[in-house]
Parts: sequence; structure tokens; C-alpha cells
Amino acid sequence: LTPAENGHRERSLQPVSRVRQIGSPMLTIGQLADYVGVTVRAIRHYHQRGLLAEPARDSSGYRRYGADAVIDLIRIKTLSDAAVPLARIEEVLNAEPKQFSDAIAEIDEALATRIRDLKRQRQRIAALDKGDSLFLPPEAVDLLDQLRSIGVSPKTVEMERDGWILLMAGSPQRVLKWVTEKRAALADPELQALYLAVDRALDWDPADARLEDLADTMVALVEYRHVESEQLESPSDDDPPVAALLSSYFDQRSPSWKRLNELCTSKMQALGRS
Amino acid sequence: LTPAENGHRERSLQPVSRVRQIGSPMLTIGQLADYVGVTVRAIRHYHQRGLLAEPARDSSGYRRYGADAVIDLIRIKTLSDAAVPLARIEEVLNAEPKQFSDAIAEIDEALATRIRDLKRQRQRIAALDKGDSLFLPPEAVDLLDQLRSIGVSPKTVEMERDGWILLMAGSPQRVLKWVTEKRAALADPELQALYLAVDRALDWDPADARLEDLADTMVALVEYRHVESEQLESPSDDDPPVAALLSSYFDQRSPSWKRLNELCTSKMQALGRS
DNA sequence: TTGCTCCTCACGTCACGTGAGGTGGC
DNA sequence: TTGCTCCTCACGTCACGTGAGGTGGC
Repeated sequence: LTPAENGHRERSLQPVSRVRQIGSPMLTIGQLADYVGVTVRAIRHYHQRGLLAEPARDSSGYRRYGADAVIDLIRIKTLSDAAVPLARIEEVLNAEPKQFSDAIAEIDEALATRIRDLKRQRQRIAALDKGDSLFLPPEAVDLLDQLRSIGVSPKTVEMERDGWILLMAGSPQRVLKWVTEKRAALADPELQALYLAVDRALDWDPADARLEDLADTMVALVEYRHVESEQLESPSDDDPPVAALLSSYFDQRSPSWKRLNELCTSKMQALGRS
Repeated sequence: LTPAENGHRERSLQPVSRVRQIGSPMLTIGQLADYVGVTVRAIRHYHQRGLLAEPARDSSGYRRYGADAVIDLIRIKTLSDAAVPLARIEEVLNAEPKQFSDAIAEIDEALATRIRDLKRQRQRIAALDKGDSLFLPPEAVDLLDQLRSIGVSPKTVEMERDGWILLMAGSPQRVLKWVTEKRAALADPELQALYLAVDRALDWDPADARLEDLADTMVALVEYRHVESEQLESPSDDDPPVAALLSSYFDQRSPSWKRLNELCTSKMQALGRS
């Protein structure tokens, strides 16, 4: 609600008391403003811009407006309320009837679009409380839900979420493919169990001896099940190693993950794989 | 459509090529801007305002953003798209969950109101071609339609319209009463005939002798039918003589109407009425 | 006389846009 | 080397808002 609209509403509840002047039906700037529902300053601004013609003055130097000014001003306000820039309003009002109708149709179209946008905004606003859905595409949200249902801890899910957010900023369509692949891979109970084990390990000391065993399990799974090795730790060599970026992001967040990663890499190399 | 949204849309059609940097998953300001769909300048502006925390810099002095910045920025954009002022966004994002939910509900309410307003704007825009309905309440529009159906000339209808517009700016509710009364009075065929006669007379020379006869008819009708004398020409003495203002406006528009008015006044006085 | 409206500068506001002039990685 | 992104001032824009200082009718 603009101040102008507020002012207008207040005044229309109580009888307007601006009518002091008798003897001429011409309106003062304040009367005109009240009637049309704009501010006095706005009218002066329209005069300055040349959008509304300067009316004649009375003996006191006051501007005096006729019905034509009311009509012009309502035209201006109507278009201005529809978020049409003043420069455009000037064009539209000075246009031929044909051009005028076209412009009106265009403005109406823009209004319809704006209404659709605002409805979408309401959806997003409502989702602000919820969380993930605002930052990630539905596919990634589904992946996170899947992890949660497997029993992965909230902290790890958050790390995973942040990783995908960073990756999405790079090349969305490629990352979407990976998300889909990872969702499929997670149907495997053994990979699920591994995920949970790693989840628990994230809080361990990087020197914890159990990391050795965990690394063995990981490498074995990669070896025999041909699980998406790219996604687990090894960078593909054809394209920017996005998985490596994700990995380095995790390294930074969890020292034990970093250690686990190093162990896996060395074990893989020991097995004769690059 | 804001320039920012346009930019975002363009980029999402083609793969983003901003990812040059390898080795760190931290985003540059341009990557962040592209991903979230705002301009680089907007992000810097949010930093300046203290709305978005300044991130760490890399060795080149470039800002480097993490997932948390993405999340914060999307929050800001979502609220900003909903036309929430930046000062308010700061309040809302720093609020407790309870206050936050309340604020969200309030913003959603404001959006709903805005949507309703825009729908009304579409109606008004569509009516811009038509005319009268934008400047006058339905009752007055009905009155004008009635005059048109009686056969009053467009020029006179326009004068009548302009007169009502000026009167409405004064005391709307009183004028609405008059409009209703006038509509009732115009059901009288004799008054209709008189109206048409005056209509034709408006283009005459003020010295035209036929104005005498017309004035006689008018006075006679006022005398014997007790037609709203207030509305025809004589000012009521209890309140601002609005009808007199209307009359003087007509005087200014049509010299023959002015003459007619003078004739009526003198004839009424000759008949012993004030 | 007090209160309200009117007048003309003219600076302020909000959310950025837009160069100006310069640096840094492929 | 060229092109692109990044950096920091700092002035511009759009549609008015908001005093500043003064006049004029009830």
C-alpha cells in the first residue's frame, strides 16, 4: 500500500473538507490529488516531466484544474499503478487509437505475467520454512530424502546438500545426470551400509585405526561391484574433475573423511589401478 | 522481467562456461550470481548493506563463496522478489523461528493483496479504451447512458460528464444523491423533451430570439412540476452552492447556455420567487 | 492571529545500473 | 597478446518524499 493510497482511503471514509473555494468549479491541486488518489507532489512531478499539462493559475498563483485534468490524471494513475514507467505512459497516451489499443494489450499481458510471477513467489515464500527445495532441483532434494530415509545423520546430509549446491552452480545438466545415477546406485544395500559406516566415521579422529578397515571395505566395493568410482573419489580425466571439487570440499569439512580418502587412493594404487 | 532474470534465463539455455577455476569448489561472485539469478552488482550491494556476509578472498583478492552464501543469497532473492525492502529482509532473516514464520505469513498476505490489486488494475486498464467508467462512479455512468439513450448530443453528454467529475471531487456522497434524483426526474417525458431542446440550443447564438421561448418553457416546468429547481439553476442557500459551480462551468463552455440561465433567473424573479 | 493550502527550489531515498580505471588468470 | 572476470570508487537513475522558506485566504 502506497502512502498515496492510504491517504485516499482515509479521506474517502470522512467527507472531504478541502472544498473551501466557492465561485469556480476549478479544482486546486490538493482537491485534484484527493479525488484521483495521488499525492500533490506526484502531480507536480508529472508537470515537471511534461506528462500532465500545466493548468492556468488563479489570482494567487495557484494551479486550477478542470475536468480534463482529472481525466488525464486518472489515465496516468491507472497506467502508473500497472507499473508502466512514466516515459512509456507519455508514449502510450500520445499514441494513435490503434497504437494505444496495442499498447494497452501489451501492458495487460505484462500484468498477467506479473500476477503469475507473484503467485510463484507465494509458493517459494511458503517453502522458505522448509529448506532444501529452494536451493536445489527436485531430483537433488529426492536424493537427500533418500539419504535421510536410509538413516544418514543430518550433519552428513547437510554436507551432501552443500556439496551438490556448489556443484550445481557449475554445470547443472551434468550434475543432474550424476544425481540420477547416484540415486540408482543407492538402491544397493551394501552401498547403503557403506554410506552409514562412513557417516559414523566422519566424527572420528583422523588417526583412528578403524579407518583402515573402512577404506578396505570401500575399495572392495568399488572393485567388485563397479560402483560409480567417479562419484566416490576418483576424478574422471575427460572433463573438469567436479567430483574432486566435491571431495576437496568434504576434506575441508571433515578431517577423518580426508584421511579416508587418502587411504582409499593409496590402496587403489597398490592394487595396480590408476 | 528484470535484467537479472533475463540473464539467468539466457544462461540456463546454454551450459554455463564460467567454471574455469579448478581445485576449489568455492564459487566466484559471477558464478554465484548466475546460479542464484541475481546480478553481480546486487551481490556487492548486499555486502555493502551488511545483508550478506563478506566471504573470504582468494590469493587474487577475489571473493570466494561457499554453499552457505548460496543459501543466504537465495533467501534474500526470494524475499526481494516478493517486494520486501532490504531493511525488512535483514530483520526477517535475523529473527527467531517464531518471528520468522509470522513475518513470512505477513509477507505472504501482502503478496496476496498485491495480486488482488493487480487483477483490479487489469480491469481498469481494459476499461481505459471505454472511457467514462474510469472517471465516474457507476451511478453517474448510468446517468450519462440515460442521457445518450434519450438522444442528447455527445457534446452535451461530455459537458454533463465533465460537470459531474468536477462536482464529485468536492463532496462525493452528496453528489451521488443528486445523481440518483436526477435519474428519477429524467423519467418525465416533458423534462426529457426540455433537455433535448436545451441540447440543440447550446450551439445557438446567445442573441438568438428562440432562447426566450425556451426559457419560458423551463420556468414553466419548474413552476408546475416542481422539478429539482436546485439542479436546474438556483443555488440552495444552506450549503456550498455546488449546482451554481456546475452552472458557471457550463456558462464558460456555452454562451447560449449562459444567456438561457440569465433569462430563467430574471423570469423566476419576475414571477415573485427568490 | 492561527491554521491550512499553496508556491518554488533543492537535497534525500531506495535498489541497484553504469562507466572509470586498473589487476589477474587462460 | 586478447578476452573475460574480478576489484574499488563514485556518479546516475527512477519516481517521487521531505523539509526549507515564504505567500495567501478564512
